[in-house]
Amino acid sequence: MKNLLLQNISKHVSLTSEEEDIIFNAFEKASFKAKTIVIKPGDEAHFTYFVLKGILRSYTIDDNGTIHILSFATPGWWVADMYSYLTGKPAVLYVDVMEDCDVLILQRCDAERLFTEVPKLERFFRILTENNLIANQQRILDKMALTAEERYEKFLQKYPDIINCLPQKYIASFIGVTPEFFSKMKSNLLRKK
Amino acid sequence: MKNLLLQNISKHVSLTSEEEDIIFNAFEKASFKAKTIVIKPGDEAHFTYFVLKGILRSYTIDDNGTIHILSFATPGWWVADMYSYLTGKPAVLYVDVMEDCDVLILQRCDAERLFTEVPKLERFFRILTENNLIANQQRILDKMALTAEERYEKFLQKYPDIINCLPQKYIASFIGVTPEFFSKMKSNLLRKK
DNA sequence: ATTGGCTGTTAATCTATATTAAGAAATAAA
DNA sequence: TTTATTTCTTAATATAGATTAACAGCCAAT
Repeated sequence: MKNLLLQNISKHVSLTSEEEDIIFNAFEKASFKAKTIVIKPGDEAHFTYFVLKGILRSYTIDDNGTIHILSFATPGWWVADMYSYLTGKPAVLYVDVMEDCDVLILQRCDAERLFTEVPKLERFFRILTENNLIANQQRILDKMALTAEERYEKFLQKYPDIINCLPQKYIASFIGVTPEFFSKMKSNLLRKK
Repeated sequence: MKNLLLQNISKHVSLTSEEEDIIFNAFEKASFKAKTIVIKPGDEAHFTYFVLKGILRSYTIDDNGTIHILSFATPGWWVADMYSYLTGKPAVLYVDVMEDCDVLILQRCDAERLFTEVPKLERFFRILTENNLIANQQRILDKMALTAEERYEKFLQKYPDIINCLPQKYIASFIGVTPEFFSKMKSNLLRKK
């Protein structure tokens, strides 16, 4: 029986069952309680998580103490401090747990070993990273070209499922406005319709 | 003698001279005059450029007609409509020529053929995309957490060379402010010091 | 039941940045 | 050189969104 990880990988490359074993064995399993900070700036976070259950988020805290959310990770998604994971330098982000979670952990050094052993996995990560890059480019342009309202509507379309299990101030942080303004904006939207 | 492209690739993977030939032959060469629009939204832009000479930029135009610059590409850099290149769908960006340029063109289908033929090239593009992703993530956070002034100072540090050969309104567009505000901001910075 | 801590709302005020406009300076074209 | 076009600056005004503050609702812990 295929687990979520292999199911996920097989969306982009097809693996033999030996390859599946090799890959799966490179991951370690872990569980964390809600509110656990699993990565913080300065950590040597040379690994990435694949989420099996629960929700995590990655974010920074600026000089005023304001949180800016970079990403949410629900089951089937990856989350890491990409900077630390890819460069081997200390982390720049926080990653914490919003709902009790189970994750699979892949160390960078194991990933690199696997890339040579199973080139199809390197292909998978290339495609994953490519898709991630496109999404991030679009987000940059959206932040420059769209109003908060328009960004919110895009968010609704893109993540309709995640909305109800998420305090709305987190959505505000993700789209880049304060919770107060977000609240006002939402009631404006309701009044309009 | 190695050209700029092979030099660039060899920063991340080492190629035999046969591999170098295979790769180099997959590219087509082209030259464009300044102001040429080489990609526009709707185009089937299933290729990427490697810049040998000159400067290009990628951008969108919003409903008000305002330009938002996503990237500049100088010699040694890549530029494409990543969305069209990677998904095979119509382009969403403009790419145009800021200074007469020579580029090498790689079609997506040739890239995919090469990835199988020369796995090291797939590795190179994986790494390239990874680095690009990190930079884009940081840019998202910078736009949310930093003031325009701070973003400008980061830009100065990151691209000190490109600044003098670039109309400053393009820098304004890249960091996400109007040229008028950018001008004011710059004179404020001077007064401070 | 009561306390305390999150979360969401509303409203007043404030600020960074946008918009509009008009002239100056620089570049390119003729 | 003169003209035209693009770029830069300055200043007045406008606005999207931030800040501050006060309160209400909700849920978990005591």
